[in-house]
Amino acid sequence: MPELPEVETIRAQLAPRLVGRRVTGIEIRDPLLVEPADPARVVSALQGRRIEAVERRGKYLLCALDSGATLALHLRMTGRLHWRAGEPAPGEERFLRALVRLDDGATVSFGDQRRFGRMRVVPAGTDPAEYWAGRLGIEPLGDAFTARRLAELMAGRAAAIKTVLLDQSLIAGLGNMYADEALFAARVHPARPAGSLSDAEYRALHRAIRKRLRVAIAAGGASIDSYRDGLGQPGRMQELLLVHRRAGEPCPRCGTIILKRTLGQRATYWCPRCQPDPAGGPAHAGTPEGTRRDHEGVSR
DNA sequence: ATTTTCCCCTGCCGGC
DNA sequence: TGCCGGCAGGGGAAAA
Repeated sequence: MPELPEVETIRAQLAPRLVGRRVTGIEIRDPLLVEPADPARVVSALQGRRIEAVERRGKYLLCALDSGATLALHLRMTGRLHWRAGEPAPGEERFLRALVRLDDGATVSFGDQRRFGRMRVVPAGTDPAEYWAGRLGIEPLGDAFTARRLAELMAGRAAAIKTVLLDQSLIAGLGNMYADEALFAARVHPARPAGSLSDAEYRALHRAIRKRLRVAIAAGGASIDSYRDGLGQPGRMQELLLVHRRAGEPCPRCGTIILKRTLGQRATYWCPRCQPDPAGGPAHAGTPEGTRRDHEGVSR
């Protein structure tokens, strides 16, 4: 699923191809895609406009227009953006929701199998991310995100650290996959109360978050399910994942079998030896209950 | 104020 | 072969 590294990969590919181009046409094929539900408004806001910048905030992609307005997109679960030098071949895009045409003959398609993705036009003079999301947290790769800041954000929270890492109003851009990866790299059990880590653990987690995100960006994102980059190509990060979607496989660090459980409505993967649960009972292999159905370790 | 639960969507996959 | 339940998870709203 597109998280920060996947959106950043797409942004980096689209920016040089879109900036300076003018929109010559836009087709909204799925009214559900636009918010508020008024496709005509999106069309009129885009038609004839020149794209001045393509940026990212959290998991949002932001296209600044010469009108001062911004086209904001969120891919959610299965959204894809695909730039092509020309028109997509008939039938090439199976779940096409929208198509944008540019003045150099290129097109950008928005495909989305599950129709959770959204786009909206943010009026001039408004912070696009704030306008849409209400409040977005700190950029985990920005300079302002320090270990101390992370500790402050987590302070006093009793909810599981994994769940809190997914809260976009605190840190913007982490999703289920990279939360698992960062916690493993930092050797922190995902169910630990968010405010209960030691200073050393917050430092390790801070480092791990940035490291895993950077590795993922360098690898062009993770094509676990339907993710493709801005040119339709799969990423390589799925091969570099440490624990996520690897239940039943050996831990890359110690060889212990990786476990899976549901935490906060989300599948969660961890190594019971590298990430011991201080509060929770037997973190050893052979835990009597709750692990019986955790044997689907088929990925790749 | 924080935390938890439910819901939105649809393709895919394993089981029967 | 085909139907069916379960699963995937970002995010927002509602409930606790």
